[in-house]
Amino acid sequence: MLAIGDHAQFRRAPLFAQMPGASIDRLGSAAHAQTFASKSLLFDQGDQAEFLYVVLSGRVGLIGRDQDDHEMVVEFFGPGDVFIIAAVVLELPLLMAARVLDDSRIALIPAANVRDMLEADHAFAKATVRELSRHWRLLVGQIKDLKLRRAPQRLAAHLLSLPRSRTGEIHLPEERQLIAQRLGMTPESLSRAFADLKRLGVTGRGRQVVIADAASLERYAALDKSG
Amino acid sequence: MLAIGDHAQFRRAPLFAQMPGASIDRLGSAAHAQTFASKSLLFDQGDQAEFLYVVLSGRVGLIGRDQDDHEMVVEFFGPGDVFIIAAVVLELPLLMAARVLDDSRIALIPAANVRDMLEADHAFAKATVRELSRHWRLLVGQIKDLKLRRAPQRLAAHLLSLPRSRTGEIHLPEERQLIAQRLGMTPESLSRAFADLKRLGVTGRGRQVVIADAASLERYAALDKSG
DNA sequence: CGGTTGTTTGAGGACGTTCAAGTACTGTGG
DNA sequence: CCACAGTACTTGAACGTCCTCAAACAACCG
Repeated sequence: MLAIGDHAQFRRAPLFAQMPGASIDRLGSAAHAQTFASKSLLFDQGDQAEFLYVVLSGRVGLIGRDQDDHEMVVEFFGPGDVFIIAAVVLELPLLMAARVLDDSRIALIPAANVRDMLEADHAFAKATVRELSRHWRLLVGQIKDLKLRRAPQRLAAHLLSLPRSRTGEIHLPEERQLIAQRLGMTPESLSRAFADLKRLGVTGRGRQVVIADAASLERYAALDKSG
Repeated sequence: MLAIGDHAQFRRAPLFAQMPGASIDRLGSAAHAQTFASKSLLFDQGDQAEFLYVVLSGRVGLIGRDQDDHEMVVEFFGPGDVFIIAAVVLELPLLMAARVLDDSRIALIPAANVRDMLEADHAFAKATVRELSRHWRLLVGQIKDLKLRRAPQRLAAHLLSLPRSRTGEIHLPEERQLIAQRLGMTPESLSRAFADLKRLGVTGRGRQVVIADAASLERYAALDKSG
């Protein structure tokens, strides 16, 4: 069951943006919300997808692991984000594990209910198409990044993708080491990448970062007009 | 218009696998097929998505380009594959260009028809969800690859993903330099990666490759059980 | 054939990793 | 509120992987 406070967050998920309230509530009534401590594992690579997850508050990362337990972050999710639709739809084993990064409240919708909804509810199917499409583009962007940009450029692009105040202040939503994993580099390389960007006006420490000259950062990160 | 011979190929696309014939034909009647010469550009990065593309025969690659015209392949498509659904659905500029790699016959469905179908036809929406889900997993696999495996391991994994005869013979569907772009390395590095894999029983030249010992290749490529 | 394109090989160097140490933060209990 | 432990972050040195550049070689096509 979703608690009173959960409903508002649940309905706010972009996935549901263009869905009628009745459809959302039908999914919501099948869901139950739970609070997870930071660092807990929601599921592991290779597991069957039992639920569709909706982040109500906090932060979660999808992580891939190699045979020697090196972990890399594929993507971060925050409030309103829905994840592992693909595995739920296809009933296939999960390609990644999910780790809770901050104490988080998360709604779990049983996979069977999601698949039933998809069968029965055209609005939900359309919403899912849009959600998967948005995701597809994020992943493609990341692949282009990994193949075409070097480490400091990836960092620059990543910083520019975060919300910042008029004065250029950014609050990094994750620890630097996790950002390193997301960007496909080691924490040491990230540290050196930050050092590189100092000459382009990127300063700050810990999770606080200031971008003094966004224009020159953009020029530096430049992949192309459609990066 | 689709020519007589095109129809059979068109209907065979996995995207349409679980769709009623009437729905497929409705899309087909909006489509027109065209033959493209190898190396022609179907569209460019940054363009608006005007069509949904269905490969009837031949081969196409989606490519990302950086500011200095370095090109990398994000994914290959062959007969039955459908591409750039995401940009068509979201009406956003394309993140990549598409280059025809062999002389190819391709069906083009106007984007507006696709969006209309998505609105009106639940079966098509469901099929699109499945297609995007499959794609999503391919891209995630590639990201894990790029972040967790080194060049020769990526090649090993790629070779294992290709269809091979009982005797271990593989016909590479693309030139080696294109495979290099897909795997995120230079042609030189691919060549050296092939040289590395010789000790694991990978031989052959040009597009013909023989895998003598698939088991040891798998061990070498190993990411994890769910790679 | 001869030109063009694709692939391999070698040498050198850049980028990023690893390993190791040191510094700065964070949170907890006294 | 401070001391401390634990964790995160930075820095340095050495190394490895992969890239660049250059040239030779092989395959393909007209």
